[in-house]
Order: sequence, then C-alpha cells, then structure tokens
Amino acid sequence: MSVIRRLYMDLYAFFGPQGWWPADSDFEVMVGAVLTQNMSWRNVEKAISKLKTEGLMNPEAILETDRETLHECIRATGFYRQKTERLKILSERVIREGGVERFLKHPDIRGELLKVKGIGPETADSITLYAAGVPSFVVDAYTRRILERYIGVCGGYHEIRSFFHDELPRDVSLYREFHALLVRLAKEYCGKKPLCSGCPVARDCTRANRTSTSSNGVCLS
DNA sequence: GGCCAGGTGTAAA
DNA sequence: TTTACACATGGC
Repeated sequence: MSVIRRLYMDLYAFFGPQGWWPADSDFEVMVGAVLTQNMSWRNVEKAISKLKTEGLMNPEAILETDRETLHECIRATGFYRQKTERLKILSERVIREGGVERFLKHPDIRGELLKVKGIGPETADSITLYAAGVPSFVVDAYTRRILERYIGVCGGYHEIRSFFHDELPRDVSLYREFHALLVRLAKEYCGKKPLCSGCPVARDCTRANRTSTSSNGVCLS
C-alpha cells in the first residue's frame, strides 16, 4: 500500500469522518473559499455570519450592495477591499452564467473558475471539490505542511495536486475527507512546533524528522 | 509586540 | 520563468 493511502487510512481511523465543507449552500462555499485566502477560518466564520445576518449570502445581493457595507461585513478576514472586489466579480460571473447551480455544472468548472480574477488554483479547487462535487484535490498550506513534514514530499501546486491524483482513485468523498483530515491533523498536531505529542501518525513524523526534506526528501518538481 | 493565518495578482529581475 | 511585494485584520 502506498504511503499516501496509509496516511489517509490512519487519519480516518483516528479522527473519523469530517463532513466538510462547513456551509449551508454552494454559494456559501464559494464565498468562504475567497474569504479564507490567507486567513484563518475563525475570522472567516465571523464574516460569513455577518453576511448572512445582513441577508447578503447570495450573488445578487453581493453585486448590488455598496462596497462600504461589504467592507464592514468582511473586514475581519483581512484584505477586505480586494476580497470585496473578488466577491463582486465572482457574483457577476455566477449571475451571467444563469445562477450558482447552473454555473457549477459547467463541464470544466475548474477551468472556468481559474479565469475569474481573484480565484487562483487553491480557491478554484476548493469550490470545484466542495461546491461542484468534482474530484479535484485541494492543496493548501496545511496539505503542503503535512506532505512535507510527514512524508518528505515538496513541490509546486500542480505537482502536489498530481501526486494525490496519481496515488488515489478519483472520488469526491475521498478527496473531501482526506483534505479535511489533513487540515485537522495540521491544526491539532502540526503547528510551528517541531512535533507533535500524541500525533496519530507519529511513525511518519519520526521518519520525516530524521530526513531533511531539502536533501533527502522527495521533491516532485 | 511580533508572528501567523486554509492566496492571488502584478511588476521587476 | 522566478521572485518580491502589496493587500489588512484579528488571535495568540
């Protein structure tokens, strides 16, 4: 069995199913994916809550509402001027395509998302996987950290994503759970501290700590 | 008080 | 093609 499949099985056995993405609608997934760019989910939750309270969690409202109001709602997520523009651009595109569900059914939804200004590969993959339900692995800072530290693999976004795609069957539920489990592991056991008391995959931690990623680890690119 | 957080676009080298 | 930098707030 490959090390990556083993990691998934160990994490699933330890943490159980995560049931991601935490959202009440596909549009909320899209908004959350933009707002969490370089920002902790804790702060994103506040912004999402405010948007809902103000009745703004839909593309029409985002597009019509004045920027100052949106700034106030999402200020806690940082880069709030940029993110306001990104939400407006995304909302405009969604409406132009005939609504959220219709847009998400585009045969190349990931490619379409990447054309939208302000949506890079990670945001596109988050929306593709969790809103559109198309298996596209999300490579975020947690994924990179775990892969590098526990398995000794590093590389660019595309290389790491391909690594998961090559090693795993194309399955939406599997990709969702695996990504969520990586985040869970990173948050609870793999912060800036070297390691990792009680880590459920301590075997791999030990191995990764012995080998320098730069000299002995696997570099995909 | 300083570092960090589930990135992305742009411009310069 | 790669690297540096701006974007900005809140938690610990």
